Amino acid sequence: MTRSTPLTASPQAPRRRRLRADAVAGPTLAEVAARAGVSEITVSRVMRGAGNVSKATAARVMEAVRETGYVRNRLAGSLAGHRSNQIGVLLPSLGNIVFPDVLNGIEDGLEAAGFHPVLGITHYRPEREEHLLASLLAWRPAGLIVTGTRHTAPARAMLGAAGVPVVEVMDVDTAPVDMAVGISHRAAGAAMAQHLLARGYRRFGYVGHDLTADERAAQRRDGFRAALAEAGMDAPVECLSGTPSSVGAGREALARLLEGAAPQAVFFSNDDMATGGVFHCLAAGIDLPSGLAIAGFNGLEIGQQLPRPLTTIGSRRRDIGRTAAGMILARLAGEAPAPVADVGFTLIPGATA
Amino acid sequence: MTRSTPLTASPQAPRRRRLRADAVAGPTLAEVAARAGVSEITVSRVMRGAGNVSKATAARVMEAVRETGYVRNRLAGSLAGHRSNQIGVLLPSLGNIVFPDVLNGIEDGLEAAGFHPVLGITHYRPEREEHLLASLLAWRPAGLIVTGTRHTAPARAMLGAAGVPVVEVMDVDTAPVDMAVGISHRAAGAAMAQHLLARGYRRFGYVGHDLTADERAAQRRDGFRAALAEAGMDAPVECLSGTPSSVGAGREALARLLEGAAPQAVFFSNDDMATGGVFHCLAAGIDLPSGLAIAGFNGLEIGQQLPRPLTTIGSRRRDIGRTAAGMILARLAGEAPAPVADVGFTLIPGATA
DNA sequence: AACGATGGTGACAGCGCTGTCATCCTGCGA
DNA sequence: TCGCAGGATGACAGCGCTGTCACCATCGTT
Repeated sequence: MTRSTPLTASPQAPRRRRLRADAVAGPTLAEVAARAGVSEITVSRVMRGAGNVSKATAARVMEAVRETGYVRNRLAGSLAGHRSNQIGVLLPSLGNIVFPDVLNGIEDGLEAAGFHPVLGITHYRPEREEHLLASLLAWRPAGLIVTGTRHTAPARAMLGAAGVPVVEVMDVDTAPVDMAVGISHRAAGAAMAQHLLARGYRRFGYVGHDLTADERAAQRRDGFRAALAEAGMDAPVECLSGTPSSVGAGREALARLLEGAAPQAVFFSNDDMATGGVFHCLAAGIDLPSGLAIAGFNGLEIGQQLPRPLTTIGSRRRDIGRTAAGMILARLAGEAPAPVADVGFTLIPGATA
Repeated sequence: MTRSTPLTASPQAPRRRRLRADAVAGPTLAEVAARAGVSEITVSRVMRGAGNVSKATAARVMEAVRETGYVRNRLAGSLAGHRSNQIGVLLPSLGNIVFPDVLNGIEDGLEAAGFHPVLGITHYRPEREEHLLASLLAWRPAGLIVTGTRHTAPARAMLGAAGVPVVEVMDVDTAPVDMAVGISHRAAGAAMAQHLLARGYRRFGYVGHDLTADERAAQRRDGFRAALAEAGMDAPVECLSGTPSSVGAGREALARLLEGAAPQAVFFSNDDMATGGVFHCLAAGIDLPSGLAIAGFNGLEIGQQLPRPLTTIGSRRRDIGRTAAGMILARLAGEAPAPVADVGFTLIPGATA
C-alpha cells in the first residue's frame, strides 16, 4: 500500500531482512497470536469465524485483537485462501437513476453477506467494458455482474474463463454466458403496444434517445413495432434524438415529431424522455391524453408525480440488483440457482394514455 | 477464489506440495517467464510498465502473455508491493441522482489512472459507515473517499490511522480528517436567502425532508434561516416531512405548509422536493412565482425542464467526485494538494422565484 | 586507458495469510 | 481398563507477486 506520508522514517535501513519495515503497516496475525498466547492459525480461525476454537481461546484472541488494533489483511487472506469477497460490477452509466437503482440493490444484497462491489462504468462502450473487465479480473473477484448480453468477443471469453459466477443484468432476451436476471425488453415494448391498442389508439409515434448505445431501449422499440405490425397498424412515426436520454431530449424530440405528424399515442424510450414529452404538452397546451397519449418506461417516481401520472412500465430495478447479488451468493454457497431470472415488469396504467 | 464448478478435478491429490493444484487457477508469472525465456521479475516489470526492460524482451514477454492467457494477479502484487489500485468509497445513498453523480465523477477520475472504486452505501447511518469502513480497510485500499464530516469516533480513528489519503466529500464547512472537497452548504442556504430577499420577498417558508439523516440539508436550512434573521426577517414557516427526499414528499409537504401559512417564497431542501412543490402549485392552480416563489437546491436537469425553470443552486456534483479522485491520486503521486477544495456553487435564477 | 554512469537482467527473500495434515487431549462405550 | 471419536490446537509450506540488491555489458568522459 502506498503511503502519502510515512509516519515513521526508518532510522537506518537494516541490511536485508527488514521484517515490518514500514513500522506503520499495522499489527499482523503473528503479533496478535503472540499476545494471546496462541498460534497464528488460531487467530486466523477466530477472525474468519471458522469453527473449532474454544470460547475461552476466542475471547482471549479478540481481546488481543482489540489491544493491538489488528486489522485483518484480506489481500493476504484471499491470496492464500483462494477466495475473495469482492464482486466486480460493470454498469453502462450512472447518468439517470436506473442503474444507481440496480447498483443499490446489488450493494444491498452483497453487504448483507459481507461482500463488496467493485465498480466500473462502461459508458455503453463495449471496448471499455472489455478493458475494465480485464482490469477487474486481476483482483480475482468472487463473482461478476455485468450489464446486458452484448460484449466483445474477448470480453465474452474472459467471462467464460473467469471460473466464477457471472450474472448479466437487465435483459433476459438472449441466452446468458452464465446467469441472467432482468426482464424481456421486447415483451415490455409489446405489452405497451397492446395496452395502447386496447385503449383504442390507432396512430402511433415513438420517441427515443441514442439506441445504438442502449440496446435494451432498442429492444423495447422493436417489440413495440412488432406488436403494432402484428395488429395490422401502420409503423409508428419516429423521432430519435441521438443523444443520451434526458428530459430535455424528450421534450425537443416530441416537439419535432409533432411538427411533421399527428400520432394519437407516443411511446417514449423511457420515463425521462416521456417526462420531457409531458412537459412539452404542458407548454404547448396539449391536453393529456385527449390531445396526445404518452407512455414511458421504468416507472420512475417523477412520472407518477406529474400532474397526471405517467402511463409507463415498472422495471423493478432494485429487485434486479438484489437478485443478481443473490444468484452470485447462492452459487458461491454451492447452490445452483436457475440460470435465468425474469423479475417481470408491471404495466402502470397512469393517466397519460 | 471460490469456484462454482471446477473445470478440472485433480485426479489424485499429490502428497504435499501440490503446486497449482486447482489446474484452473490460470498461468502465473513463472509460466510466462519460462515461455519467454526470461526471469519472473522481468515479466513482472513488463506487466507493470516498470522501466528497464528492452523493447525486444518486452515484446517476447507480451507474446508469451498472449499465448498463455496470463492474467495478472493483483492480490499477490498488492501484498508483495504494498500498493493497491482500489479506493474505498462510502456514500450515504443512491436514492436520488445526487450521489450517483458524485460516484460517476469519482469513477471517471479513478478509471483514467487505472484505479477502481470499491463501494459501500451507509444509508445515512454512522454505525453502518463504521462497519463498512472496517470491512473496506481489510482490503488495504490505496485511498478512501467518504461522505461528510460526521463519523463515529471509531470511524474517525480508523480514517486517521489508515495511513492513506482520505477525502471527505460534499461538505467543506468543517475541518476534515485529511482532505475535503465540496461546497459550504451553510453558504449555499444563505445565498438563496439573499437571492430571495433581493427579489423582494419578505415572508418565507422552508420545506424539508429528514434532516437528522441529511446533515448537509440541515446546514443549508441553518444558513438560510441565519441569513434571514440577519436581514431582520421573521423565521420561515416550516414543514419537514421526516421521510427521505422525494418529489411526492415535497408535494405533500408544501400542501401541508400552505394549509396553515401564506409565505411568499419557499426554500426546499433540494430539487426533488422543490419539483414536488412545483407540481403541487400546478395542480392547485398557484401561479409561479406570483402566487408563490419556489427555490430548490442541486440544479438537477428535471428542475430546468419544468414549465418554468426552477430557481435553484447548482452543486457541481460530478466535479466534486472528480476532484476527490484527483486529490487522492495527487497524494499517491507524492504531491500535496490543498487539503480543502471548495468547488463552489452557482445560483441558477430560473423563473420560479 | 581507466572511470563512473546507465540500461538491462536476475536471485533472493519475503508480503501476511490459509489449506492441509498432524498432534494432543478429553470423555465415553465396551 | 483400553480404544477411539471428535474437539481443539499447531507446524509447515506455500498463494503469486515485488522490493532490494547485485551483476554485467555498454558507452561516453576525462
